[in-house]
Amino acid sequence: MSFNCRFAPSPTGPLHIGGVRTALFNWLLAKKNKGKYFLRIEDTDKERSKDEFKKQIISSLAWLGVEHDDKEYIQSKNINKHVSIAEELIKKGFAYPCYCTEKELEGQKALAKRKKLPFVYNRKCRDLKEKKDVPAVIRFKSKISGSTLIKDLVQGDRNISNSTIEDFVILRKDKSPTYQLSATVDDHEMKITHVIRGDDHMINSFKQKQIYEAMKWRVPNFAHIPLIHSEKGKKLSKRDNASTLEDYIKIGIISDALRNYLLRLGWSYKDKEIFTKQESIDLFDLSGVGKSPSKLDMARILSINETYIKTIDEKNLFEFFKEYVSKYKTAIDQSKEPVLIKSMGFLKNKAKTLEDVWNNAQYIVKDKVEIESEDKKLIDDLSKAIIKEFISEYKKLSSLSKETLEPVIKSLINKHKTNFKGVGQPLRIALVGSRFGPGLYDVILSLDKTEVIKRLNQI
RNA sequence: GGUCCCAUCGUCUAACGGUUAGGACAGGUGGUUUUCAAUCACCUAAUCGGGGUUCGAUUCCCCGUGGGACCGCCA
Repeated sequence: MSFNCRFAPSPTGPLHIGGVRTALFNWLLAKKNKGKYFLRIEDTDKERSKDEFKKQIISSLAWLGVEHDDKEYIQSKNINKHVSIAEELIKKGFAYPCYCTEKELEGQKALAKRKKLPFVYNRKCRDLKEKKDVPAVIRFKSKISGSTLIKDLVQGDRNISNSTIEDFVILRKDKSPTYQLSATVDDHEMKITHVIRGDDHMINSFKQKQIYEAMKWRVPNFAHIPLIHSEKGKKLSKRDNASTLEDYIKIGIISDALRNYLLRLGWSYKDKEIFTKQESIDLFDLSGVGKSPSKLDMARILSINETYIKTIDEKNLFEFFKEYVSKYKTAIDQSKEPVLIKSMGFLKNKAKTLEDVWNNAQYIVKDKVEIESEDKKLIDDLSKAIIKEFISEYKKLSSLSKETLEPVIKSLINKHKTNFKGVGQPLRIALVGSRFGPGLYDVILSLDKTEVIKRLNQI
């Protein structure tokens, strides 16, 4: 059996973190089964679809490493086909023109609401004999009796009474196809075998199943995954902060880490927490997906990101870092690259994000040290004397290493009857511009000798 | 309001009739330390409530309760 999956976002806004996870699950299922994963841009809402969002969606997914097979499908290019299927459905008696005006329907809806009754279109035009020569929408003739069953790969058997499914619109008044029609036709044409989408699409699957059956098409497998909730416990909306991929990228989350986090949100494999890309493909299975929604947890994202930053080798980390910095901070000066690569090993130690690495690296990136006033106060006369003494000893050193520096520091500590802090703090402030920062030996060794002396002399 | 769904530590989840209910994140305490971190050790913390079924229920059934999704000529 072949596996064809797809992710079908509409380009009406920036890619949503929930959508990203849906894409990931589709991709994973396809890859695991040696099938294909397609990306289809559902741009049939002409008003709201924007090219910039389309581009953003594609680049976000690429950033995550969820690469689609083939070129992305653009739904609007297939509109003629969608319309022709609508016409076929009319001919076969599965669809009909509806002349009810929007005003009429709104009135009915308001009435239903007032009476606290469920609103379903009253099928007024369903059996109209004569055709009118006025603009009409085309509605699908939904089953009235019986019930429809969907064997959902995540939710299990789902059964609803057909009477609750209204005669939904498949062609708008302007003859453009709606989502229900377009998605069904495209999924059929693309030979999609497995549709993984958010729980909020459950009803749509019941509607679409009727279209498949009317056309005598093979119905794909459905898997409705629970939605991701905001911290408030509601469906994630664009208004929730940190809900788009971009929000995570710009604070310096690494793609592998976010992919791993999303993978574990709603899915699990025993007690395993960290999955390489390959492991996730090998181990992924729809049976491991839970049914209840999960909340976004920033602390967890940061924690996973931290383990990735610490685990990946320094060369790779630098590549991530460089890319991140050039996009969201200031591009790295070529001349600084070797030092930074060499220093990744300790710059990453205190970092949960690439932004943290960037902050740690400021003393290398910037040529001039600016000392914060809080820290400047900590430099007293004794500190200045210690710095001076350190400079003269430091100058004498023929080779620089932790082993050669340590005795110098130690002797200063002894001489001034102080502790490491007494000597280390003024030196760090002079070199880094802050009493916080990487380990002192790392700092001294990462900077050129002349640079060290220059910075120390400025105190 | 109607239809459908969900329910284990604060959070993500494991245990698919038999475990002292496990792990991870967060939180707490202590050790180490070169600031901030990191790290190590330990600790706190959950089966929503009530009925069944069963020798035995987190697990199966029913009823409550709580939460969610959908109810567009959006997708």
